Amino acid sequence: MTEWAGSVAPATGGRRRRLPADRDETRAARQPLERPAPLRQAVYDAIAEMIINRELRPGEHLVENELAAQLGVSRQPVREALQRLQSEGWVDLRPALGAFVHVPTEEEADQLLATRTLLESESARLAARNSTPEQVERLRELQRAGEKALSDDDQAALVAANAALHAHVVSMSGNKVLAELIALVDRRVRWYYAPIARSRGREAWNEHAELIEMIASRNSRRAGDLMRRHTERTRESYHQRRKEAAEREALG
Amino acid sequence: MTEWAGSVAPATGGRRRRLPADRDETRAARQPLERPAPLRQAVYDAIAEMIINRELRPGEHLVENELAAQLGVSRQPVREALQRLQSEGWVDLRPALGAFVHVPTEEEADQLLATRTLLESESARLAARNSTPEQVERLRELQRAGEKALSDDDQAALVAANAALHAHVVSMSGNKVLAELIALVDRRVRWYYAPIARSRGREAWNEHAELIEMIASRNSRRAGDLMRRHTERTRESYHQRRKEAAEREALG
DNA sequence: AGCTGGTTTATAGCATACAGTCGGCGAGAT
DNA sequence: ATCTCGCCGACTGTATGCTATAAACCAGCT
Repeated sequence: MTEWAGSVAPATGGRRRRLPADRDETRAARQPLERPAPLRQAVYDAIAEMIINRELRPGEHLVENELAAQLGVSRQPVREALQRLQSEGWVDLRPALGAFVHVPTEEEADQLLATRTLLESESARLAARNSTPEQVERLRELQRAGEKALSDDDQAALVAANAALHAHVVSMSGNKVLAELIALVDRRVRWYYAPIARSRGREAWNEHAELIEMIASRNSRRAGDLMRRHTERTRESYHQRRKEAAEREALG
Repeated sequence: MTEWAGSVAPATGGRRRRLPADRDETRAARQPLERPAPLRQAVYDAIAEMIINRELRPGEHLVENELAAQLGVSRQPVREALQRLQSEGWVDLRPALGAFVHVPTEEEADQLLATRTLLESESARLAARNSTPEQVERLRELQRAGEKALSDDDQAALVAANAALHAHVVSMSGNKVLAELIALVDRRVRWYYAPIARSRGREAWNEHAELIEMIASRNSRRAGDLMRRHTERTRESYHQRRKEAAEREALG
């Protein structure tokens, strides 16, 4: 290994990318400029999806070579994707053993749901504080989409509308950090929830309607409370269905 | 590229690691068994530390080769560490350009602090619900350590005691998911906060003392409220000091 | 002088190669 | 037969090599 002192500038002699701060801002501010996403991104998405819809089951050992071959890439992008998957709670990386799909526990599910309640109710509270008519109109649109899916008994559309509605409330909160955390938690909640439950249906959408009215009238306190109760009921429903599933299995 | 259909078992023919679930649990349950941490972990820690204490400044371009050489490893572990650093908000990875130290903004700092308030107050509330005398005693110990550091005017010890106290409250909450999120947020808060402020000192520790009493008496509601106010004041102090710093800069 | 195009080169992304480690299996001992 | 020890293969962890790309440079033009 070369023996540079830690602090010595490595004297690459070459040119070095300018810092973003150095950018000449007098030019037309160039937008983020869509660059081709690296392979590892696609790999990440692919693996996450496989985990979510149970093609890869909890506890399963993810062998890098297999994933690489399956996806038609080398091990490198796979390993990088696994890093991200770990820090987002999808897999556990055990030194020298490799990656294992995270095994959900009852305890963790409950804590995720509790945390979700906290985060979502705060986002509703913030959303109500400065809601604009346009934003509220968008919420009502999503509500109508949900109602329609409900009467059509279209589960997929129902789930989509539900996610979109919650996501819009979150974005209305204006707090991006909060939004990030919610995205993280919600995705895992859905993973836990998926195998045992359909969405709560009619009841949930009545609660949505109420919530939207509170947001529209900028009643932040009640909006927050409603969202808390709404997500609490989801949590109860989770435990209920979970218990039923356990009983079915016991009989089974 | 080999042409397996996606779903076909790749028929490695070889043996495959047993799933953790398969383990023979009749034998003495083996503890996690400390394995040597991979290099990437050390690399992650090293880079994170450099970012936190400003050896790597916001916006700076992290060149993989340089980091690898500096740390005496190859590029591979560096790349993997950068993946994790990205998903935890320390660096931004731009396709084909590489890693740049995340540039903190005023807005983000405020949102981080607001989110921290939410999470910490919830953890205090939960901690108070089922506090045991032993846990409370530990809190009092940490409080005494803080008071001592205060009278000794020992900044480092003060910061350490403060972190330890908050961490213990979080662990008392019993919600690991919440704890994870707090760890994530707090670490970034400290990063933003560090360059412009020392801890609030005497005032903060008085608030701690009050909080501990509420936790001891299992008054979850007031414990939560106190923590909220406590972190809110930290937030105000942040903005105050930030403004002062900006003014100094304008003059200087 | 300032813009504009091609050229150069540092550097990220990906693939491949190598080495160390862990777990299972079987041969030999008891 | 059961237990122990060492071998063996699979797999991870790490290093290195190759390629594509994007930014800085520079020459020539306006």
